[in-house]
This record gives sequence, C-alpha cells and structure tokens, in this order.
Amino acid sequence: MYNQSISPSVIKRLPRYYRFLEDLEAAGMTRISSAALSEKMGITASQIRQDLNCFGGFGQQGYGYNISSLKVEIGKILNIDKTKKLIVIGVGNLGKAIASHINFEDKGYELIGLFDKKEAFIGQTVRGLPVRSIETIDDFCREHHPSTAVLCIPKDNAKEIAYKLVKLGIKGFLNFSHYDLSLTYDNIVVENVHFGDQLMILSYNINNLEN
Amino acid sequence: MYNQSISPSVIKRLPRYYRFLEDLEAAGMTRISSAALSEKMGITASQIRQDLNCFGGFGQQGYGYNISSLKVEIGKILNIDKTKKLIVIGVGNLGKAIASHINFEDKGYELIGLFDKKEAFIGQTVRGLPVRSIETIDDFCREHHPSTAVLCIPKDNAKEIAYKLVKLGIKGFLNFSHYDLSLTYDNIVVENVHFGDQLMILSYNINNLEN
DNA sequence: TAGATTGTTAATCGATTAACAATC
DNA sequence: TAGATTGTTAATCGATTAACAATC
Repeated sequence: MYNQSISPSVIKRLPRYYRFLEDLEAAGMTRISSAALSEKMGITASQIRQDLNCFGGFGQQGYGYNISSLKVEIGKILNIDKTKKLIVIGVGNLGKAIASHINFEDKGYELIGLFDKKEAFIGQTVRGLPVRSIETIDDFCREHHPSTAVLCIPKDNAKEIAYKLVKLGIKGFLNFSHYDLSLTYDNIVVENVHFGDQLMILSYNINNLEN
Repeated sequence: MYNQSISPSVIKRLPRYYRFLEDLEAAGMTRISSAALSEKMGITASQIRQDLNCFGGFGQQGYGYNISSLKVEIGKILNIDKTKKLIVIGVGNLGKAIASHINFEDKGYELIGLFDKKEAFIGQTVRGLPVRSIETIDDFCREHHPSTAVLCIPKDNAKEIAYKLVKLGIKGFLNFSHYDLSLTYDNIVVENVHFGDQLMILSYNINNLEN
C-alpha cells in the first residue's frame, strides 16, 4: 500500500500524532493547523507536514487538517483498523499487569490467549481468559493463528519459546525479555521494552542536568 | 564531569553496551575488540569506537577493550555507581509489577517508598515496603529526598501529582502515565513508556513486512 | 479576492560509516 | 618487530528545518 519504505523515525512519531488527535477530537475540536499542532506537541510544524506527506496530502491549504479524518487516516496507516490476534507469554507480575492494563482493542489487537509454564498459574483467570499451559501452545496457534506475542518471560526461557513462536507463525513481538530476538530471526518485527535501560538513561540525565 | 553535551543517540546506546558487557563478563571473557563486539550487537565497529570515544580512550591499540573495566567505566558514566532514591506512585497492577519486577539496585536505585490514593491499597506490602497514602507524600519527600519517581497512574491524576513531585524536588520520572511531563516542566528529565505506541508501531511493521 | 496554510523543494544540521595514521 | 586494533578525521548518509510557490 504505502510501501515506499518510510523511515523508522517517521513511523515512531505516528502513534504520538494519533494520541494528540484523539485528545483534540475528544475536546470537541474539528480542525487544526500544523503550526497549532506543533505548538501543542513541542515539535516543528515543518516536521508535521513532512511526516504526513509521506503518506499523502491530508491537509488543505488555507485551512489546515481535519482532526477526525486525519486521525482515521493515521489509524489506517498504522493498520489499527484491522484486528490482529495477540497472545501473552508469561503471566507473572508483569504479564498480568500488561494483560489487564493495556487497552488492546483500541490499538487493533484482540487478546486471545495467556500462557505460562508454572503449574500454579495454569487455570487462573486474567481479564476473563484462562491461563493455559505453555505445552499447549502449538495446538493453540495452529487453531487460532495469532500474529503477535507479548513476551513477559525471563531471558533464559525466551530463546526456546521464541524459536517455537516464530515457527508457529508469530510475526510481531512486544518483548520484555532481554533476549535479542531481532538478532536471531529475520522477517519478524520486534519492539523491545527495557525498563532497566530507561532507568539508566534517567540516571545519566539526572546527573547531567545543567545547574 | 563528561559534560560537553553528548548526543542523546549515544546515551541511548550506553545501557545496551553495559548489558552486553555484563553478559560477556559473566561468560568469563576478559577482552573484546570493537569488531567482535559489533558482530555480537549487530552494529558497526566504527559506531562503537565513536561512542566510547565521546567519554575517553578506554581501549588499547592492538588489544581491544578490557571487558570488566569498560563495564565499570560505562557504569560510572551512567552514574549507576551512586545510589539514587526512588519512589513508585500508583500501585495498581502495573505499579506492583514494576515495583516487584525490576532490579533497581543494579541500576543504582533504591526503592524507598510506594504511594497510592486508594484506601484499599494503603498498608499493603509490596517488595517489603508498605504502601503509603499519597496524602503523606509531602512529608515523606521532605524527610527522605527521593530524586526519582515512577509514575504508574492514569493521565488525569498525573497532572496534579507531577506538579507536587516537581515542587518536592523530584528530578527524574519514569513515566507510564500518558501525561506529557516534559512539555510542562523544565529542568526535569523524563523517560516515557507507551506500550500502546509500541503496539501500534508493531502493527504498522507487521503490515509492512516484505513478503 | 485576500489571507492562511499546505505541499514540497532546498538548505542545514546531525549521526553514521569509512578510512587510515597512530600506537600498543 | 609485525600484526592487530584503536582513536580520530573525513566522507557519506539521513533527518530536520527553513523557505516559498501553489492553492484552498
């Protein structure tokens, strides 16, 4: 579709545009100029216009952008208007938090399964879904074809399970384990979350705050 | 100290270097060349040498880098050798997961307090610490002087609490609320975590995976 | 129409990579 | 010493910003 390889820097900014547009829409506004939006978001108007024009001319000269329709367009670009099936692997503290905390629906995902290897967890209910044994994941994937997995497991377990999941057709990973999936597999996409890294960056920045 | 304003792109990579060096050290290795490390990390050797040389010449021609001492140096740059006091605001699912899940000590933080406004949570114990009423936060901060806060609260509450915390001397935020702190306050540092944004980026990338 | 604001090209800025002399 | 590998400069590449003609 829009596939002339858009730069990752642009893609990374799209969700943030989407969020601001949601808020503006919720506030009852109907139109906004790139200059006004740039003010609100703390980026340049130039960047906003450049970013949006990677995908098409969504604005109108002399008027600006229609908030609702721009939101819809960005949603389409992000493919959140199509529902993707998602599973969560590992339902310890973090897995439970993620499963119950995130509004998957709004981002175009349907949470369809939760898995753990720990006996004690199996059968528990999280967000209305039973926790299943990791042993049953092959059958589950062959039947339901999830495309996306959230990995909330430690590094050591990650390697083995990732191998299985890639073979079972999982294409996208939200990865909380510290195992570097993207170094191991091609043709999958990975978003890594490293709280520890962010805490270290904070540590550096606090220490180097001027004054 | 190293304060000729290092670019954020470099800083962002430091924790990852640190992690790889930890692993190499744990694997019993003592030295590594930029070429070998670049291979392992999936980045160029040139970038590694450039990055490190922002802070000093840690290597030795003809030899490479000593793993342990490079790790220590990067730790110092990141300021993780000094303990910083940290509090967690909001102990719902996510706050509890963060509080019990993250190894704060290794990143130079000490978790000293947990706060919530919900009566039912107050007095509960998480990671050995009692959950305190948010009402008591002023006194607590004046007594213990935490520098860093993890915000695990919804957007609406965030505004008010952030205002308080900034006034109480909090300098760094690991921010899970979707309230844009860095737009509101100067002279604080913020790391934002938006799982939702990452899911949307995944969604885009899965959709635009070639073949 | 006149004013506003986009879409888009050109200029600038910053980050990454390549190359190689210095040196262990 | 000879070989290896850094530190560092120069070249390239990409991303951001500025400017302005097109146009609603």
